[in-house]
Amino acid sequence: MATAPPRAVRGKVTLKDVALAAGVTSMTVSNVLNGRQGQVSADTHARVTAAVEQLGYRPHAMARRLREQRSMAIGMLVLDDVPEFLNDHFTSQVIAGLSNIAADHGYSLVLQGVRSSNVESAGLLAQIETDGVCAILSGTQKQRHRLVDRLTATGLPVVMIQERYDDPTVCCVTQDDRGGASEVARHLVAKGAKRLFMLLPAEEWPAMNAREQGVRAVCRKAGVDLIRVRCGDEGITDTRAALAAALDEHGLPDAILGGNDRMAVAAMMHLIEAGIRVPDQVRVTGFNGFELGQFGLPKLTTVRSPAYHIGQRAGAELLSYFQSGSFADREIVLPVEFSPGQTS
Amino acid sequence: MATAPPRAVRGKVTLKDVALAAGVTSMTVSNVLNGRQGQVSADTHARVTAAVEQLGYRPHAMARRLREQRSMAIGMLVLDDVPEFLNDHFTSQVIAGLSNIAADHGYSLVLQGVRSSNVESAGLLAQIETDGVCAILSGTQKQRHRLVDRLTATGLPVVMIQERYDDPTVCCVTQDDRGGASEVARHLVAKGAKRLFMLLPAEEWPAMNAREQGVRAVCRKAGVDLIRVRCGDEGITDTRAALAAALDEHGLPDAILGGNDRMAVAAMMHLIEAGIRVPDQVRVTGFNGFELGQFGLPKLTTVRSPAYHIGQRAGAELLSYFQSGSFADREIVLPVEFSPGQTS
DNA sequence: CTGTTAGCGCGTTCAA
DNA sequence: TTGAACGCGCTAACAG
Repeated sequence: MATAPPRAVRGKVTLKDVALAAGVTSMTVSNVLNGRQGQVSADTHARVTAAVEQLGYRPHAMARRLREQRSMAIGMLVLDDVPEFLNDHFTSQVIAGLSNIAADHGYSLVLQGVRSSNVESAGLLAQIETDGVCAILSGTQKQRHRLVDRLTATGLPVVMIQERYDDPTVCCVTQDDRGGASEVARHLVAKGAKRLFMLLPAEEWPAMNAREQGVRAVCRKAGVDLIRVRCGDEGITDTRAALAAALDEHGLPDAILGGNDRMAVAAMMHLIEAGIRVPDQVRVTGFNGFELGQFGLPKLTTVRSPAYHIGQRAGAELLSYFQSGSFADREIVLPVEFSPGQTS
Repeated sequence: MATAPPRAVRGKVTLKDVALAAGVTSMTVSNVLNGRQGQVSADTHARVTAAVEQLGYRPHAMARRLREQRSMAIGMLVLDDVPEFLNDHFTSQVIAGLSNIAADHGYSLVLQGVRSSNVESAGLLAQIETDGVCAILSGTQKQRHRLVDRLTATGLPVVMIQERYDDPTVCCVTQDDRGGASEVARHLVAKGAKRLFMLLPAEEWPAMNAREQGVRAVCRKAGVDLIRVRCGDEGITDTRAALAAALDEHGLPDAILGGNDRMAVAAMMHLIEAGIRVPDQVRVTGFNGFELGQFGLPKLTTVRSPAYHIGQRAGAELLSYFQSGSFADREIVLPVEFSPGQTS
């Protein structure tokens, strides 16, 4: 309320302008703004900051970055063939975590969605505009590997989410899908389940494979029967159709494990509409529950993903690389949280 | 399969390097890469592109941007006090649309979440790093206006999402919340409803106000009784508590309009558990349905948001401003889609 | 058709 | 404690 509004003069204010207004050199202004050692006298300091305020000076990021030879930016690449590539809660959470960590350390986040047909023209790959890249990929293994190759070819440090890759400039951050799935399976076995369905998408996918392995290991050890049901695109329609077929062929299992919440909810809908009681006749569990599970009725037994934390960790690893030239850890597995509901 | 892998030499390759390898000047390389008028001979063109390929040259974005005096970047600012600022499907969709439009035109998207305590240190505000900014805000009106002021003070063109603001450098893109809400209300009135509850969050919020007005206008005209129920933070717990209190005080209405899907689903859960039949005894409707509605059982009557399209349009307006110095439209209202389900 | 010159805004290096 | 040159990588303008 005290001074006049520090309105930016239209058409950029440079260091030089500030220097002129303060009666010093641009170098002095730079020193003041960056809090350099060479102590500027309290007097000039005051004059400079006043001028900065009055002129509404904002440093020109491109100039500084060119000079410093660092972009002060992290790239986030999402490979997904559907244009709405932020539909996935997991992806969104990762990005939020990454973005916040970056901002906290003065880095910008450059977000880019990329379709497999698009890869060649992706700005993050075609130009030098970030100091490192974090990527989360979907699609076939071939498509994914093709992108990772393009990524590593840039020479930038790369962090892959929910994927494994063996390369010194690639860091892999995943959640403990296998462990979480095992825990779900053990929970069901402890409840006395002898025959399980596991709902899986048609497409092979590293994290999903890990979940399957976790379940399978427990089943083998416990002598429990495990039937895998391939549910096409994971959508409601495909899942219900696949489940119906499986029920026809194999009869009612003791429990159905959804490879993710979406398939689990679809299964629950199907069972309830078929007049099968959950969890009395069949238990149902999900995976990666975000808000979703809370809307299901009754509440879905699931495993909570540390997606936001994964994003944070990915960012931290990139920052560590920027400082020291190498990742603190090349393979990071974050724990998941088993969340019992009322469906199992 | 033909040539050696074009692997980037570690530690940047500049135009000069390419020029050297091709036996020309850096200027010629620049001309080739940017397809300039001054026709380079087919011969040199070939030599240059070969050198570019072989050395794995990637242009240095910062240098080009400094020279061109344009960031070739669009900023996306999300004001939200919760760190997981991408939890909201609406926001995510807007960002996806914006990001894709930007990429299609060679622009980068710089994403930044900002908390109200944080505003001063936000990179997008403190530096010149983008050519324009798109913002989506939550929180109190005071907080939101404070941010808009900071934004316009940068002198950059600004696009606000789901907000109104009167300033020639500000473009406002909203969806037709009022119209959508009216349609829902008319639908219920046509079904014979005489008494309505409308579920609203405690916090005032422009889009939510528009929905309320849309409903109110229809009710007034039709002589229908409308009772507003304030549901705190829109969460399940608050909503159920508020609804229970309202039912106690006013008895059963003919229909309950959720200000959004979340509150609607919470209401449905409450009714079903209380043994009230939906939609036989009470109809229920939502708003802004994304995937969510599909999981509810039975399917939720709601209004679909054109969020992705809003993002695209916001980007298009910024691009238009970059080209012509002004927005094509300063106030844009995108239509919503009424989506009847089985709950009303 | 190709090379030369100059400068975008900033920060490092040295000299005053 | 402060100032003057120089260059980061790139391109607009003009010269050859």
